Amino acid sequence: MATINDVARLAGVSKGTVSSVFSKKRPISREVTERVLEAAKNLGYFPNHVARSLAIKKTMIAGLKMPVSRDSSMSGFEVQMVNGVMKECSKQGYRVLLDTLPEHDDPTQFSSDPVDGVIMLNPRKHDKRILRYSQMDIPLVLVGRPDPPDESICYVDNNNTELSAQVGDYLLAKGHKDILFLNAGSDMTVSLDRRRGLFEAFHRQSVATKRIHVLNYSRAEHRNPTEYGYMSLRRMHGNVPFTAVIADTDQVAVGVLRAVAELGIDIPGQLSVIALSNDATLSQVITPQLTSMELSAETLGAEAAKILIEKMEGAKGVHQRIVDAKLVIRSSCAPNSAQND
Amino acid sequence: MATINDVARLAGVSKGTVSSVFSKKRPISREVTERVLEAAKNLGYFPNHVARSLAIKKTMIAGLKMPVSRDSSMSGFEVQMVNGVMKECSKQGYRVLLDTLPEHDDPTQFSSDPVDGVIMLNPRKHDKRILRYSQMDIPLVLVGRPDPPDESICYVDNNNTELSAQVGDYLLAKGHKDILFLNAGSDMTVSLDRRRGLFEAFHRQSVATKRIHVLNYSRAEHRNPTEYGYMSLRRMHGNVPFTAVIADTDQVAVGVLRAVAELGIDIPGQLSVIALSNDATLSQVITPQLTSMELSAETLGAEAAKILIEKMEGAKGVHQRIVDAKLVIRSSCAPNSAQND
DNA sequence: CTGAAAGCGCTTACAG
DNA sequence: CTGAAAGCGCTTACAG
Repeated sequence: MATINDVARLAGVSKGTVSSVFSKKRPISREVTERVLEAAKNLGYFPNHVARSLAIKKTMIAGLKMPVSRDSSMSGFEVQMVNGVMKECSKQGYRVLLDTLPEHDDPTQFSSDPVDGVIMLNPRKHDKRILRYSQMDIPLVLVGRPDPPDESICYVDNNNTELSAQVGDYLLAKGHKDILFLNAGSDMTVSLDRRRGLFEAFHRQSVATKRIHVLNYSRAEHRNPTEYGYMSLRRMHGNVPFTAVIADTDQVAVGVLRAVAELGIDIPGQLSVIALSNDATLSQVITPQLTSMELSAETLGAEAAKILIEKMEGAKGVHQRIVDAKLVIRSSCAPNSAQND
Repeated sequence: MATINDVARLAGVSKGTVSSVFSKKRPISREVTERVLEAAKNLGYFPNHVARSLAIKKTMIAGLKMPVSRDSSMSGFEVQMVNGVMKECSKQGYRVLLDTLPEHDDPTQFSSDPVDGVIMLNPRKHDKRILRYSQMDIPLVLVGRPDPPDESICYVDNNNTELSAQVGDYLLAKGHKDILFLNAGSDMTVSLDRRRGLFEAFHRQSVATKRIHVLNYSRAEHRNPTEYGYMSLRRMHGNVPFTAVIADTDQVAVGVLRAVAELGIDIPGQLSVIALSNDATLSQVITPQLTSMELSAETLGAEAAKILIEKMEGAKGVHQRIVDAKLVIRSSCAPNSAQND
């Protein structure tokens, strides 16, 4: 491809001048501008982004690190989150580098990315990458809280503990005390927070927490979230008493509903179901319509992007934003009619 | 951040040597390697991706150009497509630069991206970008066919004409001759191809094509695909005769189903519905389960990525891959019981 | 096995 | 308003 030198030569000017007509960073006379543009057009010249990035030390790209999931696809939550990030970045002129490459432990293989900053989804416990980014001086914001807690790190997260306490209160108010909780993977901070919140609600109302039966998603055991929901319900039904189930996501709820249909159990008559996450179309299309916690994944993504962009543009200080979840009541929960007090 | 020079100085070697221990492109003695690694660790050094890219003229990044959609989010089809691209790229060590930036017409603003090649979703008619990429010598593969046809361009696409002819045959075999076709936007090549296929099926069976009522999605008129389906059905019902509707996507079908429920119309008893695109969970969760054309969006994405990667790695020649759609019969279509022959 | 030097394609003070 | 030159942080023949 033609370079800035080719254009300069053809237009009979210096390459600094060519640079200036494209970047508009210093004024160039009309006639020279035209001569340069003409030459550029004839040569099919376009400025080289990489060279420019090296010179100005800025790429206008935000990295988005997705959790490694070689086999499975993006969850509804992830899709919404990505949408939020994309919209905000796009609005402010940034591009997004999507990344699900599994990470090498070999530090030799770890190269800095061509990004001005990164958003990291679902950091792991004691995530080594966090330190690396700070070493590299690359702005970082997490979606999900750092574990262990660290006040020096930017992140956005839901109010997971409160949110699940709220679900607990809602269910208790309807008379449900025996709960099957199909929680997220045990290695995720959300699953800890949500478990805690639910237990707290039971404590406050003096209901024995042992009546909550908690299961965890496991990549090894379950092919995908829907199967997790399906298998769990089939397996627990009859073995453990429960009048309500809390599903980690809509996808899990879909599996639950399928199992429940096969077993001839009526929802919400005989069993209440609630999902912690609200796929806009899915939860409305399911019969019965699913009562769920709106996590606002898109907002999480957009907020993360906003904070990151501020930092990439030089803002100092750490920002932590909590996005409140909201209970959306539809038709999958009803008062407990059983005699289990 | 520390650079290769800092490391070289601290380790007492040349920067070529440092480069070599990280790239492993030429052998370096054990002791020197260790000394360099130690120095790098102490300085928190990681190779600079941008500088490396400039030197080797390769970024290991594939660009993915999404259609501009400032307000709306990715459709189910797009999500699956992106998943396919991501998986294939990830497998082969490439990252993906997601891009929905609207394009400037000002050529001054158009800079080459830091990518080795690009996948472009839904190219427009006479898309100017296609020429630009060829000028820049950047490998390009389209998802969707170029319009006008161009045998020099790589692309992957569904067999759109045949696919909708197949749908036509299926519906005709069930006795449906009055069709409401909720087609894609009129500016998209798919919508032309699919319309043609449907008409061809009717021709072959000597059924008047004027019994097909075709509507087109329009960004200006409809807030989103679901509303398009909903509004169209409400508006056409009673005004135009039809015993079957073909919905462009599952999202559109969801809108149709909602309207139909409000109108008290039974599916498939009084109306058959079929969708051209198959969202794995959605179509199974909808009641009744949706008969649909599986477009294999993920396969389209993966194939596009494969072709692109071959080209980025120097393969010559143009590749065009057609991914066959497959009719998935569920429960939303039934024989026509009306007396309209 | 290692070093010195040119080069990748831009930007940006510094002079004029 | 324009040019000459140094610099961004790497890689890679070429020598030794």
